[in-house]
Amino acid sequence: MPKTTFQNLSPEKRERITAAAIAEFSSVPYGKATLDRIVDAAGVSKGSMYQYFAGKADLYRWLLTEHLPARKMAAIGALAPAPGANVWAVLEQAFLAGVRFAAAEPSLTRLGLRFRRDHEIEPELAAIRRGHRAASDAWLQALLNEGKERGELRGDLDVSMASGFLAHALGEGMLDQLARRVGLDLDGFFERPDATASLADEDILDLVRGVTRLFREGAGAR
Amino acid sequence: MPKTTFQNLSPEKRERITAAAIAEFSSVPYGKATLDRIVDAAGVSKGSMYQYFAGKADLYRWLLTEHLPARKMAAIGALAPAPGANVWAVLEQAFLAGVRFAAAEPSLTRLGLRFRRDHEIEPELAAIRRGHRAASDAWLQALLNEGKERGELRGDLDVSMASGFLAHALGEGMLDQLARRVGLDLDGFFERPDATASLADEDILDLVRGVTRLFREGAGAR
DNA sequence: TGGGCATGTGACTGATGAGTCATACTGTAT
DNA sequence: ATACAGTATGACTCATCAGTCACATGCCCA
Repeated sequence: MPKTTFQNLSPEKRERITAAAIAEFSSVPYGKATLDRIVDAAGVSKGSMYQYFAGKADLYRWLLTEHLPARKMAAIGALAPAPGANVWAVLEQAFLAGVRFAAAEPSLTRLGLRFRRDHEIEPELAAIRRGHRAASDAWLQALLNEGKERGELRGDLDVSMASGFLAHALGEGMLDQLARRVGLDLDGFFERPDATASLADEDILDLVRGVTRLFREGAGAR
Repeated sequence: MPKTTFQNLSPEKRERITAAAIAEFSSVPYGKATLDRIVDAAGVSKGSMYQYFAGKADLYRWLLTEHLPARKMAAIGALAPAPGANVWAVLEQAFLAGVRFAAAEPSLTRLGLRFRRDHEIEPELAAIRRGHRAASDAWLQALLNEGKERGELRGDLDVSMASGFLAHALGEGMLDQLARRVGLDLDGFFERPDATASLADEDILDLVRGVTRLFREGAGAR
């Protein structure tokens, strides 16, 4: 985690460093990201960087466990643990929040996506990822279980399986669809940072409803 | 692609090299894989390797576009373009084939998974991945469209969206589930190569049926 | 003014890994 | 035997990066 030196920096400088780090880590995989480039873009010397962070991994970890969650929270609020509302409404909200965040903060979204996907070794980073997964899985399972009790879901639904697939749908699948609608594949998404910006809000809603319906009613004929 | 020198090698030596390359590329991401280790494990000198392949990328590409498909084909046959059978049966077959292959050839499966996920730059490798995606997408869309015509699927199903999610379900989600059943997460899957071997065939069938049903009937109550 | 602590700096070190090259070996044809 | 092509070899070159360190440059207090 950042040293106190970093906290003492002027907000302006801190922001420059943060932005440079996000730009770097969001545009190349962790293994290819270099401190030299970050330092360069931020207009800070390398030695200084080591006054602020213990190293590359430390900076990355801070971004993922502190900075990104904070900004996400600020942008879309916490995912409340289903305050009793209808499962489908909650799901739609969640999807919607995710897609809107992706449209509003493409760099941060790319950063998070990279983290989800990059199969880097650094065991401690893998542990963080496991934590993220476990958290979102727990949230989903709780939601589905509630829905089952309220009779909104099939009584014999395998919640553990369904939550697994929903997680993928929420994470990867959704963005894939988004990207496709904008006319490029996910690889392209990484290359053209702001393509999502061109998606109108009603299109997003449309997509979200389609996905929710698929999960609710299935694809089979009546 | 491999030079003729490689074809001229004794099958035994060729196999040693191939195995070493698969072991390396399946256990670390492309960027971290080293020729030195491969060469070492295969008991071949580095110079020789450059007689066989143009370089690291060439070797990797050969594995993915020639070797892996050939072995997959040998193991499970081509995915016939739905010879007119029921959509659900075809889907189940496809899922099943995928899971069985994963159980039978864990290294090759890991190799393929890594390729799907690693967000490496090498533009030409990205192009190959795009090709793979396009092919499986085309297959799925054809299948779904047929099913729709035969009235097995909802008439108003958005085939493009559904195929996108199915692709994820077939690829990532399925393996995730598999891994979970065996009691480890996907990161673990990469670390414990043969954990899948402990899955009984009936459990696999069970899982496959569950997934198919979820996609068919949805999760909503009647 | 001077002493001392915090902060900044970038040339340097050391490690790693892709790709090269001069040299050596093997076999086959003359 | 000699010549020549094809193949094998591993020490070496060159680039890249994470992390260090000896030396500035401020900045506060006496």
